[in-house]
Order: sequence, then C-alpha cells, then structure tokens
Amino acid sequence: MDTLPGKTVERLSQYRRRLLNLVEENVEYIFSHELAAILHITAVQVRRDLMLLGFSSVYRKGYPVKKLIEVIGQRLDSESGQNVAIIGMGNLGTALASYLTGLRPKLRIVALFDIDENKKGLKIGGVKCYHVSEMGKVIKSKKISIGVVTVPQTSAKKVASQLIKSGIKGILNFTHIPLEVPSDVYLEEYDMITSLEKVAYFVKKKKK
Amino acid sequence: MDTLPGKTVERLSQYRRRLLNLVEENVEYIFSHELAAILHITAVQVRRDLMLLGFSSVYRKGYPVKKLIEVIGQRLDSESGQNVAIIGMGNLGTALASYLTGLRPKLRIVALFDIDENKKGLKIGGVKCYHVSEMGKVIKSKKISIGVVTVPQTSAKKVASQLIKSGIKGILNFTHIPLEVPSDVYLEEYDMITSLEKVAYFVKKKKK
DNA sequence: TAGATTGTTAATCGATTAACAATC
DNA sequence: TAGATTGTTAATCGATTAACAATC
Repeated sequence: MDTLPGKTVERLSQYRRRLLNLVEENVEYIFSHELAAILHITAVQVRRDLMLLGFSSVYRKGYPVKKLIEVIGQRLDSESGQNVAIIGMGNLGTALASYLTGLRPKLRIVALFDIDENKKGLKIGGVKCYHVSEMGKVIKSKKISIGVVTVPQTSAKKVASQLIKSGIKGILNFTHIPLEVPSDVYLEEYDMITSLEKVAYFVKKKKK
Repeated sequence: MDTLPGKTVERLSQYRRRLLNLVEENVEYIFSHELAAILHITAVQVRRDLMLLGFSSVYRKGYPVKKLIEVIGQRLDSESGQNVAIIGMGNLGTALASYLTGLRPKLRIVALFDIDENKKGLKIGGVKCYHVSEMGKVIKSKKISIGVVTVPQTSAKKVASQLIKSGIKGILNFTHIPLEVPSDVYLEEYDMITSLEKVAYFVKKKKK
C-alpha cells in the first residue's frame, strides 16, 4: 500500500474525528461539500483525499459515514495498535495524558514518566506514572513504539536519547529545542511559541 | 512591506529562538549552514529566508547574530507589542501561561480567563486570572488583540464567539473542534491528536 | 430526464532545491 | 590567490484547485 502524503494523513485524522461525531448524531451519509464545510476546506480536497484511499460514494447519497471511518482506520491505524508513552508530567504532559487516554483505541497510552519520585505510582487518566530511570525497562516490556516528550527544555535531549536507546520508533516533541534522531525514527516537532508568533504576525499584517 | 509566506514566518521565529541562545554563548557570527544544521534544514533555505528579509552577511564571517535578531524582530513583531489572553486555565492553559509569560517582550500575556470562580484572582506566571464573564470588558480595557483558546471542547465555540464579539483579531485554537471566524480574524488551529496520529502512521510505514 | 455530485486528469500555485556567478 | 560562502534565478517538487466527463 502506498504511503500517503503527510498533509493527507493530517486531514484523514480530522475527517475521522468529525465523522465519529456525526455517527453520534445518527448521520448515515455525508457529501464531500458537507465534510469540507466542517473543516473549512474545499470539496475537491476532500474528494481527492478519499480518492487516495480508494473509497467511493454511494450514488446521490454521499459517503457512508461508518464505512468511511472504517476505511480511514484501515489506512491510518496499525492493525494491532501502537503503544505510547508520555515523558514529563508537568502541566502539559498531564493535559495530554488525560486528553489522549482512551481517545483512539489503536493508540494506547500505556505509560507515563516523570523525574519526580513523588509522582511515581500516580495514575493520570488511569495510566501509571513511572520514574524516568525505569524508561528503558518499561518501554521494552510494554512494547512502546511512540514517545511524547513534554519535559522541560533542559532535559529534552537526554530524554530523547534515552528513548532512542530504548528502541522507540516515533517521537512527538513539544519542547522548544530541535532534537536529533537517527533516520529510522520518525520525528514530529511542535512549538507553541512559533504558532503564537505566526498569529501575531498575521494579525499585525491584517490591520493594514 | 511585503507579507512573508507563512512557512518563512515560522522559520524566522525558530531562527530567532536559536539565535537568542547563541547570544548567551557569546557567538557573534553564524554561517547559513551552521544555522541550518541546528534546525535540520538546508543552508539554501536559510539564505533564501534571510534574502526575503533583505538581510546580508558580513563577508567570510557569516551573519551577525545580534543584528539578525534585531532585523527578524523588526519584521515579525509589532512595534508597540501585542497583548494576548489565554482562555481556559486547565492543565494546558496553565502550561501555556507559565511558559509564554515574559518569553517575548513584544507578545505580552496580560490576562487569563477561566469559568471557575475559585480561580478568579489567581496569578499564574504573574498574570491575573479573571472570570470568563469579564472577558469583553478586560479585552477592551487591556487592548488585547490575540486570544489563545484552551477551554474544553464543549465551550470552545461559545468562547470563540465571545472573543470575536470583543474585537479580538487573532485566535490560536488548541481545542479539537474547528472554529468559525470572520475574515478579518486570523485563525490558527493546532490539534495534538492529529500530530500523534501522524507520528503513528509514519512509524507504521517505516517498519515495512 | 435534468441536474447534483462525483472521481480523476490537467493546470496552477507555492514552496524547496539546484545551479552558479559574485564576493573578497 | 584559492576557495568557502553568499545571494539570487531558474528548475523541480509537491500540494491544491480548476475543469469536466461520467454517473444514475
């Protein structure tokens, strides 16, 4: 199966989330222009993405919602699911832990880590917190392939190298320093201050 | 002055952050390939971005760090600075408030809001928390132009419309529902689960 | 049927990279 | 000088949009 473009992957993730809401509301079919309107994109964009999935609509009814959710899942998710750890139980890590836990059945948050001995054994969103010194052991025993890094800047590099040494295959980095990873590890970085500065820049520009 | 492409704005924000670190280390000049290496991009990319700024290097010494920081500031920042509010003091909002406060002199976090009466008057990172009912009043009196939305999903739309009604010009949305804004308001959305699903997808793909 | 919607190709737009003369 | 580095144009790559025949 071909690898989808990153942008399409992002949108498929968004489509699925909206579609899951629609199922709750007992919507059975949706037209491309309806889904597009929800996400503020064009109907062509939606149709093209679904074309890449090889998914077709039902004539004059639109796309069957449940079926589409299923097909997106087949493409995005790993069949057996993937295990995720969050490292750094400050405010950001805690927010992520409680939000992500149980949200996607195929993306299981199975371990949290913090340097603070007092947080050891704590449960956030039902998931146990371990001391960072146990990282290597827990990552291997729980078959964790993805690490979310929410530690303070100062320890980011150390944590990343520990993750890599433990055999993690993907890192989502929320700290504000760029990380170095070997080519077999997928790295995604997100930086809040950059987003905010971008908003500030375009607000300034709009004023004129 | 021409409007810079969004991607360039993002990178300029990143350059500045790295350059500020370099100043601490008393680095006076930097070559394009050095800055590129720090950010895992190409030297051409860096040079092209700086070309858009109209900024030139010093022959055989590279770009003067302090001067470059200044020029990036002239382009990205608003001269008089911009005021920012964060709405929703859960874990995520608290993380943002404490991280962002005082980080960029021209982006001042001047007010926090929460629906919980008990948080009223609280100070996070030295910034006062108000009750959401005071939003309109405080936004106007403090001349706030940017709102960061970190409330629970259920109240996201309501908060956004209050912000817009109060005259805000930019919204950074961390909730998981797409917002609707009029065309004179700049909207940037960030969704953590989408980032995580993207990492998961490419980890799955790499395995093969 | 008439016409709303679709799936797909081709065209366009935007962003990145290659190429290379200019610098001193 | 020789050669590292730069600034900029042109070429390439990738993603979005326009166009439109096909569907029933």
